Amino acid sequence: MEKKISEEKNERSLNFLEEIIEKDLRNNINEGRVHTRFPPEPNGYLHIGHAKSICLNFGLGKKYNGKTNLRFDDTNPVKEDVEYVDSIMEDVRWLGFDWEDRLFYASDYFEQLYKYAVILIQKGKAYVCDMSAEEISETRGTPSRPGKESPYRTRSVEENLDLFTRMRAGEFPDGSKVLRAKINMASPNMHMRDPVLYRILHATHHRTGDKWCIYPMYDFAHGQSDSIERITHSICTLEFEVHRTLYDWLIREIGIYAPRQIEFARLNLSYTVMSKRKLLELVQQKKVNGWDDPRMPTICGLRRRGYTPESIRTFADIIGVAKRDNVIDMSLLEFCIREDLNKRSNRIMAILNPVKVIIDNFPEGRVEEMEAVNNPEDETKGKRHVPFSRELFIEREDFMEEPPKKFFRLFPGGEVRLRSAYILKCESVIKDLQKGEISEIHCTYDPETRSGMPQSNRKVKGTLHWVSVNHAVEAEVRLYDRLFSKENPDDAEEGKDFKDYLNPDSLKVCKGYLEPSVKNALPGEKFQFERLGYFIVDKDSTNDHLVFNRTVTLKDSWTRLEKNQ
RNA sequence: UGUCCGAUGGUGUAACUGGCAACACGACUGACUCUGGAUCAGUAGAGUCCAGGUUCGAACCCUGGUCGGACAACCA
Repeated sequence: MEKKISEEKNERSLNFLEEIIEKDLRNNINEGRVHTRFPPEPNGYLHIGHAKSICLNFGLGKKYNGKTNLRFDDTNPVKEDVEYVDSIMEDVRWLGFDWEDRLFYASDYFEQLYKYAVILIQKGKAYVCDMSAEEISETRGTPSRPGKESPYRTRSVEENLDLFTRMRAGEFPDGSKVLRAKINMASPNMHMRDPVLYRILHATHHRTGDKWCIYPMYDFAHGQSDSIERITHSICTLEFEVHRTLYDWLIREIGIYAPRQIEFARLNLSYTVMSKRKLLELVQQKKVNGWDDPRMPTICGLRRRGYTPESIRTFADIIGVAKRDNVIDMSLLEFCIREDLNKRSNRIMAILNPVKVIIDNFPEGRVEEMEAVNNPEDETKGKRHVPFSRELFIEREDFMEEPPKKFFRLFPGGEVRLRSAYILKCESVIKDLQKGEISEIHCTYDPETRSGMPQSNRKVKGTLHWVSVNHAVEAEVRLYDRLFSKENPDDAEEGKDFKDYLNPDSLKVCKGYLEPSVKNALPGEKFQFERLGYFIVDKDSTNDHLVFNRTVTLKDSWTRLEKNQ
């Protein structure tokens, strides 16, 4: 009994969407049905903000034993493309969600939508307007000043019907006429000031081809599409809150099923931008290398960066949902991927900034195979062999001639553990006077301290990773960091814009020396480079030119300590 | 000088719907460690935008402010 109580306490409390849904369920609003949808426009790539929405919609569907549709809101042929349709489906699937046989397109409903428009005209609730876009805009008024009624507002039902039919038939050029709802030009809600319902667009649609030359506006398609699909809960972002009045009006006037729209605050992430327009700008101006550049917050970018679907789902779960504006710390996303990869990725050793160590008392030409644990978090991942020889690379940062306090790494006279190998002592240093840097570190090793041997338990402060010089596999390593150096790049100073805050160090390419076990690693494979971070084999990688992307560094309490000193 | 929405540690989300503010990330200690990782233990940090009111009792309810956001595309 006590246990049950504590279990109940541990249960996560409901978010406001779940609360609304459960209330509707209790009141038997939709005969117990829960049906959601994810409705992207195929005009760009999905990003982490969409991932939040996808997880929300599909998650809710699953939680309440309901269904979730994938519907493309493809009402604007000039901006949309099958390229985006394909990438969106790939991304949703990759995230781990399944719309089963419920793949829909707003364009599937064009005929039905047209009939709805005719109903409105017949009821005297819509009219054909001949004003230009500029005139319509000028007469709309401002949020605090009412608009002016269109001179075409009083056309007869017959004339409107005739004109609308001819619009569809292609008798009029683009922009010459629109169909407008007849609501209220003085409404305090701008969206109720006779909004445009249909426009003439002689454009080829990616699905309907040239069948139509009039296309419904989003506002005339979205709500009705939800209605047609009998969506119970239309979950969308905050900016559509003001549109809800219009959707409700349309649905009431047409006389069809009314879904319930609920708005939530979109995701914002620190050190990046999330608007499609801005992401497109980065791509077009080649500030990044395409939509799937690993620095992009796009799903395909994150995938290429090495993020897992699980980590993104965890992230979506952990950030919660509410209606207030929010900026999530990038460090939370990083936490999610570290947590996931720590448990699942195998470890290897790689040196990214090498300095040579020569072990003077290790026989020349001798090679020992060291046994290394693949993943200390998961014994089932087994072990591998790593060749050890007289000449090794270690990281240049792991050696200091004059070490500060608490420096646990190598320094003259000091000892360190070489991971999965021997204890090493630094005897002397050879410097390249021209370059002013160390060229060789001469050491001795203690043969009794090989990992696993009785003497190997000797306490040494630090452990270094290493790679045998003669066995090292070279690779291109792309070190990624946050795309922007400003926490909120959108918040630009006078005369600047978000691009002025791009982090110049967001990508550094270096040559890495890796242990030979990764020689045949395939694109998509993930590893932890011990003490450095998590890395994924990039799609650019080939057999004779390995390429790795750094997903995220390991948590590093040393550089933090160093900074604070 | 419009309409709508929102306001809880640095960040995000909770608070069993009115019962002395919790969880996660982050930060900081320390233990442990053949990854300065992981793990474990712990600390600091908000008195809930402000002012009134209702109530035995308010983060939750009411009133009035303040601040922030959204809305004026033949975009979605």
